[in-house]
Amino acid sequence: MKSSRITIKDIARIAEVVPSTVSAVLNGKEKSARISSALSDKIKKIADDMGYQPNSMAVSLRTGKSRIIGLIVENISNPFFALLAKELEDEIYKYHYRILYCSTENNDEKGAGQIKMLYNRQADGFIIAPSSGMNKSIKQLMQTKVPIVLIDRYFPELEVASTLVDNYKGVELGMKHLIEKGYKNIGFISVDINQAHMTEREIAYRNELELAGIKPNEKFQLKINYTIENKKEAIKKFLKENSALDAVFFATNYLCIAGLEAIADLEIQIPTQLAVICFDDHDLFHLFSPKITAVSQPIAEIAKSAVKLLVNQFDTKKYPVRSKEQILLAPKLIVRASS
Amino acid sequence: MKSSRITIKDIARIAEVVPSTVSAVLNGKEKSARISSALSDKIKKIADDMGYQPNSMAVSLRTGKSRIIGLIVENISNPFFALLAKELEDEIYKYHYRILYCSTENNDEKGAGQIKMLYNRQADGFIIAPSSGMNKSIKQLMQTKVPIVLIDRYFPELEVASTLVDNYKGVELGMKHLIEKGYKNIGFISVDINQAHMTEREIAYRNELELAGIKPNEKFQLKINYTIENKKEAIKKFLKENSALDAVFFATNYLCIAGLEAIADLEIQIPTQLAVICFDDHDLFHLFSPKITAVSQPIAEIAKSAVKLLVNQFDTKKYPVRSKEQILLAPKLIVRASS
DNA sequence: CTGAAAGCGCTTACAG
DNA sequence: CTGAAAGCGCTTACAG
Repeated sequence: MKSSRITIKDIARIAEVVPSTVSAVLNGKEKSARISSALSDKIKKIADDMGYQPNSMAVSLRTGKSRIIGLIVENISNPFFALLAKELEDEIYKYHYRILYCSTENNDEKGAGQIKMLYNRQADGFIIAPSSGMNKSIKQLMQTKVPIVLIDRYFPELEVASTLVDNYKGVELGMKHLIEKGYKNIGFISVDINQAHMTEREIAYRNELELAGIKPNEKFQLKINYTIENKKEAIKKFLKENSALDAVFFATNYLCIAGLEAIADLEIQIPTQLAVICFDDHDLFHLFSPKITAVSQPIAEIAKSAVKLLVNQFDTKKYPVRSKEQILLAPKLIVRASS
Repeated sequence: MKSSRITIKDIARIAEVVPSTVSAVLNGKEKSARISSALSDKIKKIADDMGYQPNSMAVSLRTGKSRIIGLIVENISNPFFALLAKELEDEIYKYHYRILYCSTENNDEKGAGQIKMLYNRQADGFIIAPSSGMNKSIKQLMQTKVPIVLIDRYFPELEVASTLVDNYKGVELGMKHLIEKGYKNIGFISVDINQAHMTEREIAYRNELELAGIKPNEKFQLKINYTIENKKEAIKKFLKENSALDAVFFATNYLCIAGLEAIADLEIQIPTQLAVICFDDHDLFHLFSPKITAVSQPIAEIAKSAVKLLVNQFDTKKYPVRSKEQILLAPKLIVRASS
């Protein structure tokens, strides 16, 4: 790596050919450009010796492809998204793409700005876990024909590819488990948004209660706003007011974290005094909270199928053709021995 | 956002001016280009109405600046790096930069390739938590004069800016705590690499033992290779062979995770049968393992100071001037009530 | 087989 | 005050 960059012009000068010949050789087009293998080898050797590295910006400008994928998630530090980011990195690398990530923090305007930014940067594709109001900005983005895959969350009204975990099924598994175990007063703590992945979980909760012949009690449900500072206190208040609860279902992982803190503060014993189930959990939960039951999302599978859905759109001969395929992966119920 | 992109040419045509005028206006150079405010307003309005978005690739090619920062870490899904990634995202955004991340998995060649890739992509700066053998590729990178900041790990022989946590201090704090509490047979489990951040922790362990008048016992130290598949089994074996241990110090978080699994398997009680201290921990550890003592790294501060060291190098009038500044942050010992 | 030229979308001297 | 031109580093028709 030299201080001043080597360009194909430099190589061309030394090899005494014209830059386009260098370009053809370095792009493996010797055959179609019918360049002698002697010359081709000479050029390759010079490029190698000089430590030539192509300028991706120039390539992108010329070809219109950046080989960058925009990843937009709620928060990259959330273990679920962090694990997903790693799996996506590995998976997308196989296709020679790289990821530029953004955290929306569930802020629709922030997300819209990030879409715009990534589009300006000529992102070749988008993988988005959208916040609840991003349907508008995603709809706009769809008009550009750029490949998009939604993950984790989706909008039923948008015809766009998505990889989801069966949210309904996940809560159903968890609820059936609790009910089988004889729990009757089951609370449900979810995020206060009107977004399909969350409402599906809520509907499953209510349906499963009714299937078990238990009338849902409005008081046993708590919806917490993402932006609320002190989630722990909200949950503490809820638990105190509903001492009849014998089990609680957290619809997402960060609420469960806050909830476990609240439970610790209140010195409630898990699972003897209160059974706990958490959706959206991950390895660390399994390790550190052997007493809570988990609805686990198959993160590696999510990444694999999201990338597949994305590159399918690249491959299409009649590119760009929007894929509308939806992949629904099965969640897994993880019951620890002690619960 | 339209399907076909709007360029300054389009705007120029409609405004009946030449593209350079549009460029000047849109870059806030009306003053120096002495363009009438009437014309300037007209151009701005047209750009707005047409939804003009500049092509970052073209800007980058022309200006030589990509506004991309390359982030290279061991593993983006490691909670320490995931939290760092979020803090860096927020911090660097203030300067209108974006992050392209890469996980080395402690593989030097992989890391070298990632440096090369990011350099090709014209990254304006690098934030790197290097693996042990990356000193060569970083030395090469330094020759290009591109701003670099090392985080978490460094190479004493390289004159490059870095933000570190005082590793020695961290282990010292933990060891003094254990010794005060009366523990005598303290084990130390670290990563089998010859890298400053790790060796400093190890030296602190041995020094603190000696300071306390305890002769270090070679058998009480375990070094585990990063690539080893089954770290849990290695730790189980170590713990079984050293039943005399009354405390164990994990030099890094993923070893502690494996260790806690091993400890659970062996049905050893923390802290009554074995006290546990973990370096490099994070919020989740605090939450789920109230019984282990933590040496905690100030992640937000690390991000802030790394970004500061980086942008300082951008700001330099005599750019590029390599900063050699090293910031050493203090770790914190977190002792939970129950330990 | 090989080379000259155009152009991707910008910005930046420079000319008038 | 405003416009014409060059050029960032590539790739891609096209001409011979």
